[in-house]
Amino acid sequence: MTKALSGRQAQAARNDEVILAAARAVFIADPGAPISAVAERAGVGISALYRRYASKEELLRRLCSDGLARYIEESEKTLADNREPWLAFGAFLHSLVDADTNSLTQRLAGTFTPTPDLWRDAARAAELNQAIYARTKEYLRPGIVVEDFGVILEQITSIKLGDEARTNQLRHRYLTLMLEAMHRPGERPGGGSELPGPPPSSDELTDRWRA
Amino acid sequence: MTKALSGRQAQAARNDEVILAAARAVFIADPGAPISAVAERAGVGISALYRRYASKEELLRRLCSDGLARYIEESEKTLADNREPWLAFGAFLHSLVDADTNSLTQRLAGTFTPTPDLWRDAARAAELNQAIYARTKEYLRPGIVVEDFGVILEQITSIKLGDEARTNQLRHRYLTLMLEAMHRPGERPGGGSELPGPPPSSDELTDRWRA
DNA sequence: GTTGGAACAGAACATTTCGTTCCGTTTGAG
DNA sequence: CTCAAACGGAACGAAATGTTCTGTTCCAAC
Repeated sequence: MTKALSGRQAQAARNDEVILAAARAVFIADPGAPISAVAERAGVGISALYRRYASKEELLRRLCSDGLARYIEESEKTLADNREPWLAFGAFLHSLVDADTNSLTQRLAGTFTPTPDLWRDAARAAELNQAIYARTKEYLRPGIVVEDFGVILEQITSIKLGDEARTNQLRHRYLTLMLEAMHRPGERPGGGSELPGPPPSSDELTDRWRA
Repeated sequence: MTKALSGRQAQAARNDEVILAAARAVFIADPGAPISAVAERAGVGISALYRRYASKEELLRRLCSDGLARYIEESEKTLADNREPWLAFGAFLHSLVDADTNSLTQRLAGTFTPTPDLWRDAARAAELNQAIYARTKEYLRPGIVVEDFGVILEQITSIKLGDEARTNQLRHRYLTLMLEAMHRPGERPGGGSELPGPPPSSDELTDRWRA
């Protein structure tokens, strides 16, 4: 289909990626989708899936792991970004919306049992997140905590309207709004009222990986 | 159990409300929940459900209808609110978060076929929504359209963390943030950057009632 | 006290969904 | 030509779930 890497092994190599891409698309659209939907979308039979992954769980773990890796990658890229911190922070969140890492990590959590590797990656991600928070803190509105990031991203990525492109567009729209709300207000008088209730805690967030 | 309205008919009358309350709680927590979960939560048998509703769909329609009614009620209350429009608007959205009307209307849509009555109520709700928008427009940040309300509420109510009380608390937290972002910025220099992409349209929203 | 029927609990049933296995076929390398 | 990797998709079995059905309870009218 794509190129002339002749041979059955070439097709297999191509299928590796085709299947992963299909799985990403399908499970992002519907985390509870059946595995047959992945095969259909990839244009392969079911056995092509089971040749690569021993079970549905294993496929989901792979997707989650890839998502986490992507998240970590974007985080490191952000920490290496020498532009103004607030600008870099905004670009960071927008890139996470584009990559839709939340749908691959948080939303898939609970549908499978995490491996130690996953826990390690998650810890690493939290670490980087904290570093970004520390660097951005002085620009953030007082009262915003690092745990807010995840919850806000989750809200944003809960939006689903129209096709994929339109959904993405709208997510950026509301992220833009949210980013302004997260920014430390200037000396304007009315801005920055007290946020009600305690902020989300780290424990509350990680608890969902067990449910 | 509760009071001394003796007789089997009294129990039946009480069950009417118990069942509805249970159904609300169950389907808000999980729109795809089995009907047996409702019976369990209500502490009744399954036949107590089927005595009142001919099918699961009918129960869902009832919940949706009640949710819409509640939405309309809050809208009218808001239009009759003589306080400063922005204050009334904020109270409006907060009350909708408390009532969780979105989970009963939007999120249940698509799981059943709407009746003409439902369409009428939905049209009425949209009308009132428009009236509230008109009254609040001058306080809103330019670029915000009436269709934003629904999408924003949907984001907010997508939050689910901890028990019901905690979830509600966090929803109000992020609604507070969002409300500030929706407010027309003062004369501050940096505020109010352009929102990317076209806003959600009315058609996009109603299309989901058919899917 | 008797009894008819409304109301109910929950087992039983039929259907659907879905993960997984299995069998027969294709295909390309040696 | 041959063999096995790779594959397509039907088949299978388990689980979930909407609905129906059976037997039981309990109030109210006579």
